[in-house]
Parts: sequence; C-alpha cells; structure tokens
Amino acid sequence: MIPDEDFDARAADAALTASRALMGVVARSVAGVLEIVTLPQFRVLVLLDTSGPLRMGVLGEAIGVLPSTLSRAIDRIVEAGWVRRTTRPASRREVLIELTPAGQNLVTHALEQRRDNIAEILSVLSPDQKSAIVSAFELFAGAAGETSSKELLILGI
Amino acid sequence: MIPDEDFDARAADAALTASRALMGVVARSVAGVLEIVTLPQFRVLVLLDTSGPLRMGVLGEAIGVLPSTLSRAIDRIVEAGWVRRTTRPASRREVLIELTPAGQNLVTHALEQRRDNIAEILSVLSPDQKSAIVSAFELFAGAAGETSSKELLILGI
DNA sequence: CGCCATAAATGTATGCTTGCAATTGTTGTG
DNA sequence: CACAACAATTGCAAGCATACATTTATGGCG
Repeated sequence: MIPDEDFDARAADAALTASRALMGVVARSVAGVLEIVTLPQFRVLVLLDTSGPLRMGVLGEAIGVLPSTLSRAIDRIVEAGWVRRTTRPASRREVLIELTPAGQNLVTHALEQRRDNIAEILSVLSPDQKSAIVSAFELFAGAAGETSSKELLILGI
Repeated sequence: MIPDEDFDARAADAALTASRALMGVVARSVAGVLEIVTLPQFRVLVLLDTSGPLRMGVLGEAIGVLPSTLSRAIDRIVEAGWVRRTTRPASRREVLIELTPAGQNLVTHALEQRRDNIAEILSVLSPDQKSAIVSAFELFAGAAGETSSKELLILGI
C-alpha cells in the first residue's frame, strides 16, 4: 500500500511535468510575439482582447502599473499601431483604449498558434487517451478554480 | 456520434483551460521572485540551477543574449549576491558563473512554492481523481515529448 | 459660478536590457 | 617568440519600464 504522501507527491510531480510541457507550448506561442512587442505591451493587448476597450485608469489598475507608466506605454503601442485612443463624448476626460484590427490580429494569432500546438500534441493519441486527458484536464481546471486573469498577466498569457 | 474534429477541438480546449490553470500556478511562483530580480536575471538563475556552473559564452548562448549584455547582467546579480564569478586555473580566460547559496535558495524556493500550489489544488480531489490526473498528465507530457529548456526559459521557468 | 476631485498626460530621473564596436587578457599555433 | 583566434569586458548609445511630482483638462457639487 502506498502512503498518501507519496501518492500526492507523485501527483504533484506529474502535474509539474505536464505544466512544463504546457508552458513549452505557451512559450512557443509567446516567443514570436515578443519579437514584435515587449511583454508589458503584450499584457495590455491580451487584456484588451479579453475585456474589450478599457479606460486608462482601469487598464493601469488591472496590470498593476502607475498611470504615468501606462500613459507612455500606450504612447508606444499607439505609435506602433496596435491600439487606439478614443475619447467618449459622454465623459471627455476619460480615455478609452481599444485594439486596432492589427492588434486584434496579433493576439488572436498567438492564441490560435497555441491551440494548434496543443492539438498537434494530442493528435498522436488514441481517442481513449484523448478522452482521458480531456476529463483529467477539466477536472484539474475545476479544482484550480477560477485563475485570476491578473495572475496570468504576469506571464503575458 | 461526435465527429472527430469536434472531439479534438474539445480536447485542445480542455488542455488550453488546464494550461491557464497551470500557468496561474507558475505565475504565482514567479511573481514573488520578480519583485527581487528581473525576468532575464531569473532566467540566468534557473539555467544555472538546472545546468550547474556555466561559462559566460555558453550561458549567453543558452539564453540568447549577446556577451556584452550578459556581462553586465552578471555584474548586477553578482553585486546582488545571487551568483559568483570564478576563473578556472586551467583556462584563465574563461569565467565560470555559479549560484551562491542565496541564489540557489531563491530558485529552489520558487520551485517549491509552485509544487506546493499544485499539491494544494490536488488536495481537494479524491484518490481516484488524483490517479486519473496523474495518468493523464503523464500521458500528455509523454506526447509532448521533451520540452526544450530553451523554450521554457522564455517564460523564466 | 467657484472650488475641489478626478483622469490623464508631462517633466524629470533611475535602472535594466540590448546592440554594435573596440579593447584587454589569454590560449594556442606556426 | 610573434601572431592569430578566442573569451570576456568596456565604451558608447538607444529603447523601455518604472517612479514621484507636477500640470492640464474635465466633471461634479455646494
């Protein structure tokens, strides 16, 4: 009979190893993008992709940088053409930041590539194996609970 | 009967969701460290942790920076006390970089925290569920093949 | 309307990374 | 031994992120 601690340890190790594999996939999908924009810049783009247009203040709050930092960061990615500043007529002191089609493309492409990479890995497995993986991954994701997007932004995911 | 494409898509989606959960764990473990050292600096420490002492040239090659960049980066983390420069008597023009105990601690602690986080997530599951997850994760990791540490370094893992 | 709070941007400064070019020290070879 | 090849560092320069303080424009309220 295997002691619980050993069993748990093996489970954690398996998860760690799988996490390395999954992160390799993520890294691949991020690597290309990081030759185009910096990680903090990519964080902004990803956040805008998942949340839609955001005010400067909200955006800065979300990714944890000061307004001055963000303002200049936005300067650069506006200049590069990834996002657009728009002022709402309703409240003209607020500035909305939104992705341009080019910026949208950049993020979408990175996510699609990641998805394709995973699909390719799974392609070598039998239906039964895939099925087992789907259940297990869904189970794990459920147990992990909602992963705050703020945390994920650290890695630009 | 579910078409194969749909099934594959669901599998990839499940893996993506699980990857988000796992990345959240990684992000947490990295977040603390990034308040102490920068990401490029942490990459150096992680590489030294997994490879042992390395020459400047090899180190720079591995993480993909020019020698000049690395030299100054090492200046800073030597100054901070995370690594040590040593010259081999055999070839005095080569400089070996090695972790100090403090640097070793820094990396080890980050990895341990990651492992603990995963263990905590798994702790809410039943033995059967854990068992299923272990199998599935091992299966996935196997299918993914060896994840090059060079790719993982992109994320500072 | 006048005042204060809010939102964003600017001024100013520091530190890190990165790159190219030139330099110093060392090893090996003809 | 002289000279070329190699390893690392240093000089010089640019870009980016970050922080604190200040300024500008706008909105809300008494």
